[in-house]
Amino acid sequence: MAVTLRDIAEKAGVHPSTVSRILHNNQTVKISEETRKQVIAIAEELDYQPNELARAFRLRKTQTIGLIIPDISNSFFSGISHSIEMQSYSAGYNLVVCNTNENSEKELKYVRNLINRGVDGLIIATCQNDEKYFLELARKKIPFVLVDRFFDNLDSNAVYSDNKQSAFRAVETLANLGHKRIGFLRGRSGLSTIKLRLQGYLDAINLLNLDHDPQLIAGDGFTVEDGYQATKSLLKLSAPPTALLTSGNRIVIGAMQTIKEFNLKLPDDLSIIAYTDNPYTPYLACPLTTISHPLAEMGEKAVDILMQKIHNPKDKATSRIEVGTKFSIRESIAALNR
Amino acid sequence: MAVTLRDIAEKAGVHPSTVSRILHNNQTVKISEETRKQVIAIAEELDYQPNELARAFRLRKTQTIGLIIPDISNSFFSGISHSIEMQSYSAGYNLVVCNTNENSEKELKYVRNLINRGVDGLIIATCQNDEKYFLELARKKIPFVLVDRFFDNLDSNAVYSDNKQSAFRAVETLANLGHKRIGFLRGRSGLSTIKLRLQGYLDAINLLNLDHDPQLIAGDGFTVEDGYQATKSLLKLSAPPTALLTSGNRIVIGAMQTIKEFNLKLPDDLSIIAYTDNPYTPYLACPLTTISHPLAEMGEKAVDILMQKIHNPKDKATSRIEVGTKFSIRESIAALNR
DNA sequence: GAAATGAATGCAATCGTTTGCATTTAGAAT
DNA sequence: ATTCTAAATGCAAACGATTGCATTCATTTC
Repeated sequence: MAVTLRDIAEKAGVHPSTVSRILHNNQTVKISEETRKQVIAIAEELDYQPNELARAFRLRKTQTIGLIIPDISNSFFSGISHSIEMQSYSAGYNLVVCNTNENSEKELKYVRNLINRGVDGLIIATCQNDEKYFLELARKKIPFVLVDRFFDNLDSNAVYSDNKQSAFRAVETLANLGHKRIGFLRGRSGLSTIKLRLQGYLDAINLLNLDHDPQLIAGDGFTVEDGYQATKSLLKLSAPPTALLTSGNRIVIGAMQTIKEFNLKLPDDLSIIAYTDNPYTPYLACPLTTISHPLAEMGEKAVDILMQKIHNPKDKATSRIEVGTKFSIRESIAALNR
Repeated sequence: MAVTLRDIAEKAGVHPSTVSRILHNNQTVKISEETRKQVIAIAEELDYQPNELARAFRLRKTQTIGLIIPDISNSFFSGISHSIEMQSYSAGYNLVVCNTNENSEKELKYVRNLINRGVDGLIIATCQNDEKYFLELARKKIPFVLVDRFFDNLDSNAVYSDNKQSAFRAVETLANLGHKRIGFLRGRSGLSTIKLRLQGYLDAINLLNLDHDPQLIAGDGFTVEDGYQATKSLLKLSAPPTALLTSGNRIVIGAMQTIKEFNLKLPDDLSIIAYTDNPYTPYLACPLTTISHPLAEMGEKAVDILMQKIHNPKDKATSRIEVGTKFSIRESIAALNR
């Protein structure tokens, strides 16, 4: 079996509590330099490894944070996750990663599960459509930070981006190129972030006198297939859009698939602005103009906030950070030539 | 505070052990239907949530597995991770994800850390250059499965692909198109998987009478920058290669960057076969011919094996599964025309 | 009617560590 | 020599759940 404090204590002829105080340097009590050295020597000799499970249980502190995201294989979330994991590691925390696959019940199960396992805090890219559940979570005093997806009317810690403005700007850019019929592959309609993007889209449509046609808003999911189908439905309209704004990493792949099938040429036949960059976009057949997120920054900020809250449990104030997106103009947009 | 077994026991007028037996249906002992129903009712009424930390401590079983990979933001690993997480969830396990960033000392720290925290098993895409460490790990009787990267001379559980054959086949394909000088952007040279790919590459070079020039083997890392620099060094040779085999997801992005800088045109000026597909490859300016891995399958198999080992600790046999890669021919290879 | 059986539940130790309080000991102060 | 102080360490309970064994009680068996 593993070496315990008791083993060391016996060998050193002291009490386990003394060993504990030495090895986890509890400053409140003084230990003679002599015994300290002896105990440390024996601990090394026996290659003592603390039972972190016992410590966590006793201290009610697991040094673990839970990360709940829709899909780790999506580069948007894996980018954020990487940053979160790095930052957690630096802070001495482990990271438990959970994929919800946009299933809100699974998300709730995970939250409960993680709490029962005593995580010290949670970072969540939620797929809930409303904030109800988080009120309850706040009551339980588990520190948590929402990332990317948040709720306007919930006063919680959150790190998110300028969804409304970025959508507005994208539509505006397309309008300036002469486009009047702009489709929006929005992704899951219930999400608050998507609602904000939709609002930015609609604001621009109204303000700039573009075609306001509900049929131009398509899709209700984030998969490649969703993007494929939604694009298909748009292109089949009697008056199809001349430009697209796509929301979500996978959707745009589906869109490209449809476009290929329809033998359309980007950007002459169709302009595209896509939410979220990735390392491949510059090398695509038609390099996409994108709205890109500072993934590393988002992850870092989320962990920073969470650590703040974990270390100052009394501090009831919430932190919300809006990060800016970057608008990378590439070749997928062109002036309308008809 | 949280509701405990004792709270339920008091309210029901029974002993905590009885509650424990009812709620975690220990079959060895019979409980009257009457008390069972009453206890369950009270547990629900109080919304009892078991303290999984206490259970894990007592049972020496955390229902957690550790996943150690180089980089979750790399689509290769995030694809595998997604599959592993899904499969773990189905089996009732949580997943702790750790990024080593190809730092072997960090990997060792993580392994130790996870063991101290009592994970029930480990899945590792190792960045160790040799198998030494794993011998020790095996001695500690922690079930573990190596994924993607493994050691020929270590008898451990492993899920990996046909590195040697796939590299051979790639070079052979290029040779059939008339290429004689084929560069290899190998990635981290110390890794056993890379050594196998190199062997496949060299076997083909020798067997097919291609140029055997050590200068054609370039790079020693997996980053975009590594790929960029390595490609640059190859293209600057007095006799540059006419085709490339690239190892690793990121490297090929660096290669494309260099190729752009040098104003070369794919595939006319240079043919490329790249290790590992991703959803974007079909839509690139020059859709890459790739050797792609069955990521979901690899993750599933790894978890399957691990569960086997966790549930049958006495079974000393090891499982090794070689999965096949898929060769997807796209437009990045062409016959040599000089 | 005594003994045996068996069902249902209680008891108490245990997992490894931590921590408030008690105890010991040595030296200083009176 | 007695009391006081402080430094160093020991003691024991506690965290919440589990489990082998003991106990109780009702029922069956001879």
